[in-house]
This record gives sequence, structure tokens and C-alpha cells, in this order.
Amino acid sequence: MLWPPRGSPTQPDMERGTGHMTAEAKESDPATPALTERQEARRRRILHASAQLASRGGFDAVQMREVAESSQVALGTLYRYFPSKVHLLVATMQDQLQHMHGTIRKRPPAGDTAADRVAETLMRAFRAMQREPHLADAMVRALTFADRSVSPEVDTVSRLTTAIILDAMGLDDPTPQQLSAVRVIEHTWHSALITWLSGRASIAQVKIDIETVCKLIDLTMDEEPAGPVKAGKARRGL
Amino acid sequence: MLWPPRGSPTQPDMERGTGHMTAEAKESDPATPALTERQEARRRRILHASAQLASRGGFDAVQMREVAESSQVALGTLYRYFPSKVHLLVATMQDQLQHMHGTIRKRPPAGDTAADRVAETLMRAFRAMQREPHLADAMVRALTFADRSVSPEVDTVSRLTTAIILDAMGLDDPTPQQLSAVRVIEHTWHSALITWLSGRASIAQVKIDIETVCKLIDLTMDEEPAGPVKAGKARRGL
DNA sequence: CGCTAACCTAGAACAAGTTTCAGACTTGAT
DNA sequence: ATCAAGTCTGAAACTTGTTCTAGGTTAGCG
Repeated sequence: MLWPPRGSPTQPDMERGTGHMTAEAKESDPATPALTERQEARRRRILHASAQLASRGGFDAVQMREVAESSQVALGTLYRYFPSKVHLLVATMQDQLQHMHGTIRKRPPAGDTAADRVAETLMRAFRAMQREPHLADAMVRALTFADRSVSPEVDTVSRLTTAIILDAMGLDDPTPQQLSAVRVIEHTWHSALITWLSGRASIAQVKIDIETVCKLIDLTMDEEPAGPVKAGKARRGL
Repeated sequence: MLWPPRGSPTQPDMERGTGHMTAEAKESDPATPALTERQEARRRRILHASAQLASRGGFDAVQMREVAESSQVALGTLYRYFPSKVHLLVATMQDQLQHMHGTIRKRPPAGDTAADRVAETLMRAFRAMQREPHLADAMVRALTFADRSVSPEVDTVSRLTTAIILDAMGLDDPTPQQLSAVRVIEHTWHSALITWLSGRASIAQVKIDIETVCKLIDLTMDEEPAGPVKAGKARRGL
């Protein structure tokens, strides 16, 4: 079986919280049933086709029949791999984010303060989005449109984003306040991206807002000196 | 004719910015062609049906055929009043927001600092959402899913939200930094709401994040004393 | 009153996401 | 090699947002 039950009724209102985990999470996942080589190849073809179509016309251009055709897979198979268009696009975003995380790791941001580095990282990501606005549109719209049935996948994206931001901050043991600040930054990032993509905010405005929200980091870096180390500007390096 | 051209190609990338305007904007709009009484009644019936259906199953439960039937209007007419499901739901949100703005005005938040008052206001709004989570889901999902063709309407919602927040801050002549902070708060508000609605964050987490982002207000209230008055409160740890 | 333009209605038609099904193909274990 | 279970395929069907059409209704105006 490729997919577990699928569609668990997470009705009884939640009490969860994006688990932390700066590290990787690759194939060891017990929920991922280990694909054969051909299956892995199919999956890749599908994701590739999805990104390709999204890069042209955005969300609307990603039509399931076309994705199936492009990736040489029957429609039913496509749906076996990704139970809905939103699942597919969120997975596409996972894919792209992973790629971006790698890229950023290779050349980390160089600002003096944590806030600077986070803002720089986000703006770098933002420039990547500018290069493929349609793709960005498709992915982000899917992400925010996702309902409960996609929660696990969205959560994975969220964890990836958190990891990227924490990397930029140079923290691996954040306080609750810092986690909250990071979540707020993520919120701002997604929402600002959307307002830009739908033409309601300029790039300059997005930049300003990102810088604004990053000030929250400085706030949380001051409180709780947390020991003899790290009093001043907040650690650089990584 | 009820609707102007509809579907203006706002292609050439933007340079706009949510105009300010704390005041109201009612019927004088030259773009709104003044409905007859029966038309106004139809419009109300539609919005009512929309909210009603949304209150049960959320976004998916708002089916255009059902809305049409519920409001005793032909499908084609429904589409004449609201050119898409997203338009309809965004208009529904406008409606609800207007209502909420009135409610809040009647009993304004009582906190000492601007940040307190904004956080209180948002939490009050949040509790309203909790009372009708499905409705909230439908409206917010529509709002973030909206593409360029809905920009004007989404912008109206954004202005309303901004007005509510500025009211809570007790400002009517905000600085650019303050406007940026308000935008960041709006971003956080929408996005946090979504994570709660899709079961990925607890109410407690949303509360914390709102309080976190509201600290930005204190920051911007410090800079630019803006006159002899109001230097006091603002900053304090948490 | 009677005309005309704009509006409304019922219903068919179309588009794209999703589901379903019968039959062919793979895979893993015996 | 063979069998059973699980996958994949191609095609049709179903659902819901959206558009289109033909004819009846309304509102303002001469």
C-alpha cells in the first residue's frame, strides 16, 4: 500500500504545535512506505511536471490531467501519489524549499545581528520567488488554501521554513519566545508574499515589512541572557 | 449595467499600497452603480445565504447553486452580483468585518498601552471567529486564495482591518513605520487564523503569537515621539 | 400607454478536480 | 516458475464552479 488510511478525522480540536527539529528527516519516516526505484522515478517526474506547469501559468495552469500526461502516468496513479492538487503543490513546495535550504547553507547570510541575517535570508528567498512568480503563486496559494486533510504536509513545510530561519539566527536551542517570533516571521512571510503576488503590495513594501518583523528577533535575543555567553550583538557564525 | 468592465488586466507589475482611510466609505463610490431596492434586497439575501451556508460546512459548503437557491435568485444572477465564489466570500467577509467594527466601536478595548489594546481587539475578534469557525474558515480561505481579479475587494477588507487596528491604537496619523507594523500585524492575524483553523496551532499559540507581534507597536511608538504628549507607557518587558 | 435597454430566470453546456472500474503489469514470496 | 497482492493504465463518470442562451420581467422615459 502506498498510502496509509489517508484522511484521518482530526476533528477533536487540536492542541498541537509544530514540533521543532532543525535536523533532517529523510527516509526513516515510518509513515513513508519506501518506494521502489520506478516509483521514486514516477514521483520525481510528477513533481517535475508540476513545477514546470506551475512556472507557466501558476495555480490554474497546474491541471491534474496535464500533470498526469506530462509525467507519463495515469490520472489515477497521480491521485494515488498525491491525493489532491493541493497535496501535489504543497509537496512541490517542500521540494523547492529543500533545494533552497541547501543553497542557503552553501552560502549563509553574513549580517551582524540575527535580525539582519534572517531578513537577508528571507529577501534572498524572495528574490528566488521573483524569478518564478508563477511557481511561487501556485505553491503559496496551495499552502494557504490547504485544509485539514493536508495538515501533515503543510506542517512539514512549516518545519522546513522554521529550520531555515533558525539557521539564519544561528540558534539551535530557541526559547519559547523566540519560537513565537519565528512563527510570526513565517506568518508575515507567507502573507506578505501573497499580497505581493496578487499585486496588492510592492516589492519595496514587502522588504520593509520583513525588516519590520525581524526586529522582533532583536527583542527576544535581549531578554534571557541565558548564560555568560552571548550578551552583545547576538552570535554570528554558523 | 450592474458591473463595470470587470476583469481589468492589472498586468504591469504593481506599485500600489493599500491606501489609508480610517473613515467610512459608503454609497458615494462612483464604481458602485446604485442598486434599486429589490436589487439591494437580493444582494442582502445572497450574502445572508452565503454566511449561512458557510457557517455549516465552511468553504466547501458554500456551493454556488445552493447559494442561488437559498437566496431565491437564478444562478446567472448570482454571478452577476458576485463574479466568482471567492468574490462572494470576500464580500461576505467585508460584511462581517463591518459589523464587527461597529461592535468594537461600541465597546472599545481598555488596555493601557496601544499594544495591549490591539492585542485585546484581535483576541476579541478571534473569539468571534471561534464562535463560527466554519464561517471563519470560508472567509479567510477565500481571502488568501483570492487572485488578482479580486484585488479591489481584498483591498477593501484590508483597509477595514487596518482601520480597526488603528482605532485600537488610538492613532489617526500613523507614521510609515507604524503602518508597516500594522501590516505585519494583519499578516500575522490572517496567517495565524489559518493555522488555527486548519488545526496546526492551538488557541494558546495564536494568543501568544498575537501578543508577540503586538510588541512591534511599542517599538514604533517609541521612535518619533511625535510631540510632547504620549511618551510614557509603551515599553515594558513581558 | 407603450417602447427599449437592462435585468432576471430556468436550464443546458462546459471545464477541471476527483472517483471509479475493469483489465494488464510488477513484485515478492513460496 | 508461479501465484497472490498490490500497482498501474485508460477511460468513463461524477461534482461543482463558471459560462451561455432564449425568453420573460422591470424600470425609466417619451
